[in-house]
Amino acid sequence: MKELIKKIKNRIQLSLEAEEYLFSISKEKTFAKGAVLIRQGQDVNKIYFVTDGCLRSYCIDKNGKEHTLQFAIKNWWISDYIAIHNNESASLTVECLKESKVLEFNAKKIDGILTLFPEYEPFQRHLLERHVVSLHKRILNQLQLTASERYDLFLEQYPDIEQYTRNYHIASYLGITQESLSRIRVEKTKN
Amino acid sequence: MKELIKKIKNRIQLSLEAEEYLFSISKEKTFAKGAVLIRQGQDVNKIYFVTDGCLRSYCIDKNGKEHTLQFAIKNWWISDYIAIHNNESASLTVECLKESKVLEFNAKKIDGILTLFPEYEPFQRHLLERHVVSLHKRILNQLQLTASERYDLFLEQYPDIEQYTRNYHIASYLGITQESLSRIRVEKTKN
DNA sequence: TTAACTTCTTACCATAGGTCAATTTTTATT
DNA sequence: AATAAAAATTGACCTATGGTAAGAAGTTAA
Repeated sequence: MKELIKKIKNRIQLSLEAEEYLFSISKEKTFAKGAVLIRQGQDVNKIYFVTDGCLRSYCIDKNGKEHTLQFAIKNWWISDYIAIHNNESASLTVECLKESKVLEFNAKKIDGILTLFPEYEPFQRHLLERHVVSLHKRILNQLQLTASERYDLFLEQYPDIEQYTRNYHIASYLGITQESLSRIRVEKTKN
Repeated sequence: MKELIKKIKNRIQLSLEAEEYLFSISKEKTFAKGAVLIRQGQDVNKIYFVTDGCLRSYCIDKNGKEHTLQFAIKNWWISDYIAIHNNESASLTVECLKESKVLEFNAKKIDGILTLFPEYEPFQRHLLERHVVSLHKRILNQLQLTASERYDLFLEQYPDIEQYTRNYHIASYLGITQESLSRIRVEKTKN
Protein backbone atom coordinates (compact mmCIF):
# COMPACT_ATOMS: atom_id res chain seq x y z
CA MET A 1 0.00 0.00 0.00
CA LYS A 2 2.84 2.36 0.84
CA GLU A 3 4.13 1.95 -2.66
CA LEU A 4 0.85 2.84 -4.29
CA ILE A 5 0.53 5.89 -2.07
CA LYS A 6 4.06 6.87 -3.00
CA LYS A 7 3.26 6.56 -6.70
CA ILE A 8 0.17 8.70 -6.26
CA LYS A 9 2.02 11.35 -4.29
CA ASN A 10 4.61 11.37 -7.00
CA ARG A 11 2.06 12.83 -9.30
CA ILE A 12 -0.40 14.72 -7.12
CA GLN A 13 -0.82 16.11 -3.64
CA LEU A 14 -2.87 13.71 -1.59
CA SER A 15 -4.50 14.77 1.67
CA LEU A 16 -4.23 12.54 4.70
CA GLU A 17 -7.96 11.95 4.56
CA ALA A 18 -7.78 10.77 0.96
CA GLU A 19 -4.93 8.50 1.85
CA GLU A 20 -6.95 7.05 4.71
CA TYR A 21 -9.93 6.59 2.43
CA LEU A 22 -7.83 4.67 -0.07
CA PHE A 23 -6.56 2.54 2.75
CA SER A 24 -10.07 1.91 4.02
CA ILE A 25 -11.38 0.62 0.70
CA SER A 26 -8.48 -1.68 -0.17
CA LYS A 27 -7.48 -5.11 1.05
CA GLU A 28 -4.00 -6.54 0.78
CA LYS A 29 -4.22 -10.09 -0.49
CA THR A 30 -1.77 -12.79 -1.45
CA PHE A 31 -2.64 -15.37 -4.09
CA ALA A 32 -0.87 -18.59 -4.94
CA LYS A 33 0.33 -19.42 -8.41
CA GLY A 34 -2.61 -20.54 -10.49
CA ALA A 35 -5.17 -18.72 -8.34
CA VAL A 36 -8.04 -17.19 -10.27
CA LEU A 37 -9.08 -13.68 -9.20
CA ILE A 38 -11.75 -13.18 -11.83
CA ARG A 39 -13.40 -15.98 -13.78
CA GLN A 40 -14.93 -15.59 -17.23
CA GLY A 41 -18.72 -15.71 -16.94
CA GLN A 42 -18.90 -14.75 -13.28
CA ASP A 43 -19.59 -11.37 -11.70
CA VAL A 44 -16.82 -8.81 -11.34
CA ASN A 45 -16.57 -5.67 -9.25
CA LYS A 46 -12.94 -5.71 -8.17
CA ILE A 47 -9.89 -4.15 -9.62
CA TYR A 48 -6.41 -5.11 -8.53
CA PHE A 49 -3.17 -3.24 -8.10
CA VAL A 50 -0.21 -5.60 -8.23
CA THR A 51 2.43 -5.02 -5.58
CA ASP A 52 4.37 -8.17 -6.30
CA GLY A 53 4.23 -11.12 -8.67
CA CYS A 54 2.71 -11.54 -12.10
CA LEU A 55 -0.82 -12.03 -13.37
CA ARG A 56 -2.53 -12.14 -16.72
CA SER A 57 -6.00 -11.61 -18.12
CA TYR A 58 -7.25 -13.73 -20.99
CA CYS A 59 -10.40 -14.92 -22.67
CA ILE A 60 -11.29 -18.32 -24.07
CA ASP A 61 -12.89 -18.25 -27.50
CA LYS A 62 -15.57 -20.48 -29.00
CA ASN A 63 -12.92 -23.01 -30.08
CA GLY A 64 -11.48 -23.20 -26.59
CA LYS A 65 -8.38 -21.20 -27.43
CA GLU A 66 -6.93 -18.71 -24.98
CA HIS A 67 -6.12 -15.13 -25.93
CA THR A 68 -4.11 -13.06 -23.51
CA LEU A 69 -5.19 -9.44 -23.22
CA GLN A 70 -2.75 -8.28 -20.58
CA PHE A 71 0.10 -9.20 -18.30
CA ALA A 72 0.37 -7.30 -15.04
CA ILE A 73 3.49 -7.03 -12.95
CA LYS A 74 4.47 -4.86 -9.99
CA ASN A 75 2.73 -1.48 -10.04
CA TRP A 76 0.22 -2.38 -12.76
CA TRP A 77 -3.52 -2.47 -12.47
CA ILE A 78 -5.54 -5.39 -13.77
CA SER A 79 -9.20 -6.30 -14.00
CA ASP A 80 -11.91 -6.92 -16.58
CA TYR A 81 -12.70 -3.38 -17.61
CA ILE A 82 -15.11 -4.51 -20.31
CA ALA A 83 -17.30 -6.23 -17.75
CA ILE A 84 -17.05 -3.50 -15.14
CA HIS A 85 -17.75 -0.66 -17.52
CA ASN A 86 -20.63 -2.40 -19.23
CA ASN A 87 -21.96 -3.95 -16.04
CA GLU A 88 -21.75 -7.42 -17.53
CA SER A 89 -20.41 -10.72 -16.25
CA ALA A 90 -16.70 -11.26 -16.83
CA SER A 91 -15.52 -11.74 -20.39
CA LEU A 92 -12.02 -12.39 -19.09
CA THR A 93 -10.27 -14.61 -16.59
CA VAL A 94 -7.55 -13.10 -14.40
CA GLU A 95 -5.06 -15.58 -12.98
CA CYS A 96 -1.76 -15.54 -11.10
CA LEU A 97 1.27 -16.79 -13.03
CA LYS A 98 3.23 -16.92 -9.78
CA GLU A 99 2.49 -16.17 -6.15
CA SER A 100 1.39 -12.54 -6.14
CA LYS A 101 0.51 -9.76 -3.75
CA VAL A 102 -2.22 -7.39 -4.75
CA LEU A 103 -4.35 -4.59 -3.38
CA GLU A 104 -7.97 -5.38 -4.03
CA PHE A 105 -10.34 -2.45 -4.62
CA ASN A 106 -14.04 -2.36 -5.13
CA ALA A 107 -14.52 -0.68 -8.51
CA LYS A 108 -17.45 1.44 -7.33
CA LYS A 109 -15.71 2.59 -4.19
CA ILE A 110 -12.63 3.59 -6.11
CA ASP A 111 -14.85 5.82 -8.23
CA GLY A 112 -16.06 7.31 -4.98
CA ILE A 113 -12.62 8.78 -4.32
CA LEU A 114 -13.19 11.18 -7.17
CA THR A 115 -16.35 12.54 -5.60
CA LEU A 116 -14.95 12.71 -2.09
CA PHE A 117 -11.45 13.85 -3.04
CA PRO A 118 -11.40 15.65 -6.40
CA GLU A 119 -7.68 16.22 -5.87
CA TYR A 120 -7.26 12.56 -6.88
CA GLU A 121 -8.70 13.14 -10.33
CA PRO A 122 -5.48 14.02 -12.21
CA PHE A 123 -3.89 10.78 -11.07
CA GLN A 124 -6.84 8.73 -12.22
CA ARG A 125 -6.98 10.55 -15.53
CA HIS A 126 -3.28 10.10 -16.12
CA LEU A 127 -3.65 6.36 -15.57
CA LEU A 128 -6.55 6.08 -17.97
CA GLU A 129 -4.85 8.15 -20.63
CA ARG A 130 -1.68 6.12 -20.35
CA HIS A 131 -3.77 3.01 -20.70
CA VAL A 132 -5.40 4.33 -23.88
CA VAL A 133 -2.00 5.21 -25.30
CA SER A 134 -0.57 1.77 -24.62
CA LEU A 135 -3.59 0.14 -26.26
CA HIS A 136 -3.27 2.36 -29.32
CA LYS A 137 0.35 1.34 -29.61
CA ARG A 138 -0.46 -2.32 -29.25
CA ILE A 139 -3.06 -2.12 -32.01
CA LEU A 140 -0.67 -0.31 -34.32
CA ASN A 141 2.02 -2.90 -33.59
CA GLN A 142 -0.37 -5.72 -34.30
CA LEU A 143 -1.27 -4.09 -37.62
CA GLN A 144 2.23 -3.42 -38.85
CA LEU A 145 4.71 -5.85 -37.30
CA THR A 146 5.47 -9.50 -38.03
CA ALA A 147 5.11 -12.05 -35.25
CA SER A 148 8.87 -12.06 -34.79
CA GLU A 149 9.04 -8.27 -34.47
CA ARG A 150 6.17 -8.29 -32.00
CA TYR A 151 8.02 -10.86 -29.93
CA ASP A 152 11.16 -8.69 -29.87
CA LEU A 153 9.10 -5.76 -28.68
CA PHE A 154 7.42 -7.90 -26.07
CA LEU A 155 10.79 -8.90 -24.65
CA GLU A 156 11.78 -5.23 -24.47
CA GLN A 157 8.57 -4.25 -22.76
CA TYR A 158 8.52 -7.14 -20.30
CA PRO A 159 12.21 -7.95 -19.91
CA ASP A 160 11.92 -10.28 -16.94
CA ILE A 161 8.54 -11.81 -17.52
CA GLU A 162 9.63 -14.96 -19.30
CA GLN A 163 10.59 -16.58 -16.02
CA TYR A 164 6.94 -16.55 -14.93
CA THR A 165 5.12 -17.19 -18.19
CA ARG A 166 4.54 -20.28 -20.19
CA ASN A 167 5.37 -20.19 -23.85
CA TYR A 168 1.72 -20.27 -24.77
CA HIS A 169 0.90 -17.29 -22.56
CA ILE A 170 3.21 -15.15 -24.64
CA ALA A 171 2.10 -16.69 -27.92
CA SER A 172 -1.52 -15.99 -27.11
CA TYR A 173 -0.63 -12.38 -26.30
CA LEU A 174 1.18 -11.97 -29.61
CA GLY A 175 -1.65 -13.57 -31.56
CA ILE A 176 0.23 -16.68 -32.71
CA THR A 177 0.37 -20.35 -31.68
CA GLN A 178 2.90 -21.67 -29.23
CA GLU A 179 4.40 -23.74 -32.03
CA SER A 180 5.05 -20.62 -34.07
CA LEU A 181 6.63 -18.89 -31.11
CA SER A 182 8.86 -21.90 -30.59
CA ARG A 183 10.01 -21.70 -34.21
CA ILE A 184 10.59 -17.96 -33.95
CA ARG A 185 12.78 -18.57 -30.93
CA VAL A 186 14.81 -21.15 -32.81
CA GLU A 187 15.36 -18.65 -35.65
CA LYS A 188 16.59 -16.03 -33.19
CA THR A 189 19.21 -18.31 -31.65
CA LYS A 190 20.52 -19.07 -35.13
CA ASN A 191 21.26 -15.38 -35.79
CA MET B 1 -21.90 22.57 -30.52
CA LYS B 2 -25.46 22.25 -29.31
CA GLU B 3 -25.28 18.53 -29.94
CA LEU B 4 -22.16 18.05 -27.88
CA ILE B 5 -23.67 20.06 -25.03
CA LYS B 6 -26.77 17.92 -25.27
CA LYS B 7 -24.70 14.76 -25.08
CA ILE B 8 -22.88 16.07 -22.04
CA LYS B 9 -26.08 17.12 -20.30
CA ASN B 10 -27.44 13.71 -21.00
CA ARG B 11 -24.90 12.31 -18.62
CA ILE B 12 -24.13 15.08 -16.15
CA GLN B 13 -25.43 18.39 -14.90
CA LEU B 14 -23.51 21.17 -16.58
CA SER B 15 -23.57 24.72 -15.23
CA LEU B 16 -24.09 27.59 -17.58
CA GLU B 17 -20.56 28.78 -16.85
CA ALA B 18 -19.09 25.42 -17.79
CA GLU B 19 -21.13 25.44 -20.96
CA GLU B 20 -19.83 28.89 -21.80
CA TYR B 21 -16.29 27.82 -21.08
CA LEU B 22 -16.63 24.87 -23.44
CA PHE B 23 -17.97 27.20 -26.04
CA SER B 24 -15.11 29.64 -25.53
CA ILE B 25 -12.39 27.05 -26.10
CA SER B 26 -13.86 25.39 -29.18
CA LYS B 27 -13.98 26.40 -32.81
CA GLU B 28 -16.42 25.05 -35.33
CA LYS B 29 -14.59 24.15 -38.50
CA THR B 30 -15.48 22.58 -41.81
CA PHE B 31 -12.92 20.56 -43.74
CA ALA B 32 -13.09 19.38 -47.32
CA LYS B 33 -12.67 15.76 -48.32
CA GLY B 34 -8.99 14.90 -48.22
CA ALA B 35 -8.12 17.67 -45.77
CA VAL B 36 -5.46 16.75 -43.24
CA LEU B 37 -6.12 17.89 -39.66
CA ILE B 38 -3.05 16.31 -38.10
CA ARG B 39 0.00 15.21 -40.04
CA GLN B 40 2.40 12.47 -38.94
CA GLY B 41 5.66 14.07 -37.79
CA GLN B 42 4.23 17.50 -37.04
CA ASP B 43 3.14 19.01 -33.73
CA VAL B 44 -0.30 18.24 -32.31
CA ASN B 45 -2.30 19.90 -29.58
CA LYS B 46 -5.81 19.66 -30.93
CA ILE B 47 -8.54 17.16 -30.42
CA TYR B 48 -11.63 17.04 -32.58
CA PHE B 49 -15.25 16.23 -31.96
CA VAL B 50 -16.99 15.23 -35.18
CA THR B 51 -20.41 16.79 -35.71
CA ASP B 52 -20.77 15.64 -39.29
CA GLY B 53 -18.82 13.66 -41.86
CA CYS B 54 -16.18 10.99 -41.52
CA LEU B 55 -12.48 11.05 -40.68
CA ARG B 56 -9.80 8.48 -39.99
CA SER B 57 -6.46 8.33 -38.22
CA TYR B 58 -3.66 6.21 -39.59
CA CYS B 59 0.08 5.79 -39.54
CA ILE B 60 2.49 5.01 -42.33
CA ASP B 61 5.04 2.32 -41.50
CA LYS B 62 8.66 1.98 -42.57
CA ASN B 63 7.59 0.23 -45.79
CA GLY B 64 5.21 3.02 -46.69
CA LYS B 65 2.10 1.04 -45.81
CA GLU B 66 -0.86 2.67 -44.14
CA HIS B 67 -2.48 1.28 -40.99
CA THR B 68 -5.78 2.73 -39.88
CA LEU B 69 -6.17 3.13 -36.14
CA GLN B 70 -9.61 4.70 -36.05
CA PHE B 71 -12.57 5.91 -38.04
CA ALA B 72 -14.58 8.76 -36.56
CA ILE B 73 -18.12 9.63 -37.50
CA LYS B 74 -20.74 11.93 -35.98
CA ASN B 75 -20.35 12.28 -32.20
CA TRP B 76 -16.93 10.65 -32.03
CA TRP B 77 -13.69 12.20 -30.85
CA ILE B 78 -10.49 11.86 -32.83
CA SER B 79 -6.91 12.97 -32.39
CA ASP B 80 -3.44 11.51 -31.90
CA TYR B 81 -3.60 10.60 -28.24
CA ILE B 82 -0.20 8.95 -28.31
CA ALA B 83 1.44 12.22 -29.33
CA ILE B 84 -0.60 14.41 -27.01
CA HIS B 85 -0.16 12.24 -23.95
CA ASN B 86 3.56 11.74 -24.50
CA ASN B 87 4.17 15.27 -25.70
CA GLU B 88 5.66 14.03 -28.93
CA SER B 89 5.19 14.97 -32.56
CA ALA B 90 2.32 13.20 -34.31
CA SER B 91 2.67 9.48 -34.93
CA LEU B 92 -0.60 9.54 -36.83
CA THR B 93 -2.24 11.43 -39.66
CA VAL B 94 -5.88 12.45 -39.33
CA GLU B 95 -7.70 13.09 -42.58
CA CYS B 96 -11.24 13.70 -43.80
CA LEU B 97 -12.79 10.95 -45.88
CA LYS B 98 -15.59 13.31 -46.89
CA GLU B 99 -16.43 16.93 -46.16
CA SER B 100 -16.73 17.10 -42.38
CA LYS B 101 -17.71 19.47 -39.62
CA VAL B 102 -15.79 19.31 -36.38
CA LEU B 103 -15.37 21.13 -33.13
CA GLU B 104 -11.71 21.82 -32.59
CA PHE B 105 -10.43 21.90 -29.00
CA ASN B 106 -7.05 22.69 -27.61
CA ALA B 107 -6.04 19.59 -25.66
CA LYS B 108 -4.60 21.56 -22.74
CA LYS B 109 -7.60 23.84 -22.46
CA ILE B 110 -9.98 20.93 -22.45
CA ASP B 111 -8.08 19.55 -19.47
CA GLY B 112 -8.64 22.93 -17.86
CA ILE B 113 -12.37 22.27 -17.69
CA LEU B 114 -11.71 19.65 -15.08
CA THR B 115 -9.95 22.11 -12.81
CA LEU B 116 -12.45 24.90 -13.35
CA PHE B 117 -15.58 22.75 -13.42
CA PRO B 118 -15.07 19.47 -11.55
CA GLU B 119 -18.68 18.65 -12.31
CA TYR B 120 -17.48 17.79 -15.82
CA GLU B 121 -15.24 15.00 -14.58
CA PRO B 122 -17.71 12.09 -14.74
CA PHE B 123 -18.38 12.81 -18.39
CA GLN B 124 -14.69 12.88 -19.24
CA ARG B 125 -14.06 9.70 -17.29
CA HIS B 126 -16.95 7.91 -18.93
CA LEU B 127 -15.54 8.79 -22.36
CA LEU B 128 -12.09 7.56 -21.48
CA GLU B 129 -13.38 4.34 -19.95
CA ARG B 130 -15.55 3.64 -22.94
CA HIS B 131 -12.54 4.23 -25.14
CA VAL B 132 -10.48 1.72 -23.13
CA VAL B 133 -13.25 -0.83 -23.39
CA SER B 134 -13.56 -0.46 -27.15
CA LEU B 135 -9.81 -0.87 -27.54
CA HIS B 136 -9.80 -3.98 -25.38
CA LYS B 137 -12.53 -5.43 -27.55
CA ARG B 138 -10.68 -4.58 -30.72
CA ILE B 139 -7.53 -6.30 -29.47
CA LEU B 140 -9.46 -9.40 -28.45
CA ASN B 141 -11.18 -9.48 -31.84
CA GLN B 142 -7.87 -9.16 -33.63
CA LEU B 143 -6.52 -12.06 -31.59
CA GLN B 144 -9.40 -14.45 -32.08
CA LEU B 145 -11.24 -13.70 -35.29
CA THR B 146 -10.41 -14.41 -38.92
CA ALA B 147 -10.16 -11.53 -41.37
CA SER B 148 -13.59 -12.38 -42.72
CA GLU B 149 -15.16 -12.38 -39.26
CA ARG B 150 -13.48 -9.07 -38.42
CA TYR B 151 -14.93 -7.62 -41.61
CA ASP B 152 -18.44 -8.76 -40.66
CA LEU B 153 -18.05 -7.14 -37.28
CA PHE B 154 -16.75 -3.97 -38.87
CA LEU B 155 -19.83 -3.73 -41.05
CA GLU B 156 -22.02 -4.15 -37.99
CA GLN B 157 -20.15 -1.49 -36.05
CA TYR B 158 -19.95 1.01 -38.89
CA PRO B 159 -23.03 0.16 -40.96
CA ASP B 160 -22.98 3.20 -43.21
CA ILE B 161 -19.31 3.90 -43.45
CA GLU B 162 -18.57 2.06 -46.67
CA GLN B 163 -19.98 4.90 -48.71
CA TYR B 164 -17.17 7.18 -47.50
CA THR B 165 -14.25 4.80 -47.27
CA ARG B 166 -11.98 3.31 -49.87
CA ASN B 167 -11.49 -0.41 -49.83
CA TYR B 168 -7.95 -0.03 -48.54
CA HIS B 169 -9.03 2.14 -45.63
CA ILE B 170 -11.07 -0.72 -44.28
CA ALA B 171 -8.45 -3.33 -45.13
CA SER B 172 -5.79 -1.36 -43.29
CA TYR B 173 -8.10 -1.13 -40.27
CA LEU B 174 -8.68 -4.88 -40.29
CA GLY B 175 -5.00 -5.65 -40.68
CA ILE B 176 -5.18 -7.18 -44.16
CA THR B 177 -4.37 -6.05 -47.70
CA GLN B 178 -6.97 -4.51 -49.96
CA GLU B 179 -6.61 -7.50 -52.26
CA SER B 180 -7.54 -9.86 -49.45
CA LEU B 181 -10.54 -7.74 -48.56
CA SER B 182 -11.60 -7.82 -52.18
CA ARG B 183 -11.40 -11.62 -52.15
CA ILE B 184 -13.32 -11.81 -48.88
CA ARG B 185 -16.06 -9.70 -50.42
CA VAL B 186 -16.30 -12.00 -53.41
CA GLU B 187 -16.66 -15.00 -51.11
CA LYS B 188 -19.48 -13.30 -49.23
CA THR B 189 -21.52 -12.61 -52.36
CA LYS B 190 -21.19 -16.30 -53.30
CA ASN B 191 -22.90 -17.40 -50.09
C1' DT C 1 -17.39 13.77 -72.76
C1' DT C 2 -12.97 12.64 -72.72
C1' DA C 3 -8.70 12.06 -70.60
C1' DA C 4 -6.07 11.22 -66.55
C1' DC C 5 -5.85 9.24 -62.42
C1' DT C 6 -7.19 6.36 -58.67
C1' DT C 7 -9.09 2.31 -56.93
C1' DC C 8 -10.70 -2.43 -57.39
C1' DT C 9 -10.50 -7.01 -59.11
C1' DT C 10 -8.44 -11.15 -60.62
C1' DA C 11 -5.02 -14.70 -61.58
C1' DC C 12 -0.96 -16.85 -60.26
C1' DC C 13 2.42 -17.88 -57.11
C1' DA C 14 4.80 -17.22 -52.44
C1' DT C 15 4.98 -17.38 -47.54
C1' DA C 16 3.94 -16.80 -42.63
C1' DG C 17 1.80 -19.03 -39.59
C1' DG C 18 -1.58 -22.95 -38.29
C1' DT C 19 -2.65 -27.99 -37.44
C1' DC C 20 -1.74 -32.41 -35.85
C1' DA C 21 0.92 -35.89 -33.92
C1' DA C 22 5.07 -37.79 -32.08
C1' DT C 23 8.95 -36.94 -29.04
C1' DT C 24 11.67 -34.59 -25.74
C1' DT C 25 12.13 -31.54 -21.94
C1' DT C 26 10.57 -29.33 -17.90
C1' DT C 27 7.91 -29.04 -13.83
C1' DA C 28 5.18 -30.78 -10.08
C1' DT C 29 4.04 -34.45 -6.86
C1' DT C 30 4.94 -38.28 -4.00
C1' DA D 1 14.77 -39.77 -6.68
C1' DA D 2 10.87 -41.70 -9.19
C1' DT D 3 6.83 -40.91 -11.36
C1' DA D 4 3.33 -38.43 -13.41
C1' DA D 5 1.72 -34.44 -15.60
C1' DA D 6 2.37 -30.38 -18.23
C1' DA D 7 4.76 -27.86 -21.59
C1' DA D 8 7.93 -27.29 -25.41
C1' DT D 9 9.87 -28.82 -29.58
C1' DT D 10 9.93 -30.78 -34.03
C1' DG D 11 8.46 -32.48 -38.55
C1' DA D 12 5.12 -33.05 -42.22
C1' DC D 13 1.64 -31.00 -44.20
C1' DC D 14 -2.06 -27.37 -44.81
C1' DT D 15 -4.39 -22.82 -45.24
C1' DA D 16 -5.20 -18.01 -44.93
C1' DT D 17 -3.41 -14.22 -46.38
C1' DG D 18 0.32 -11.59 -48.94
C1' DG D 19 2.85 -10.04 -53.28
C1' DT D 20 2.86 -8.82 -57.95
C1' DA D 21 1.13 -7.40 -62.02
C1' DA D 22 -2.23 -6.46 -65.40
C1' DG D 23 -6.54 -5.15 -66.70
C1' DA D 24 -11.31 -3.36 -65.41
C1' DA D 25 -14.04 -0.11 -63.27
C1' DG D 26 -14.73 4.18 -60.87
C1' DT D 27 -13.80 8.94 -60.05
C1' DT D 28 -12.28 13.57 -60.98
C1' DA D 29 -11.47 17.48 -63.47
C1' DA D 30 -10.88 19.97 -67.71
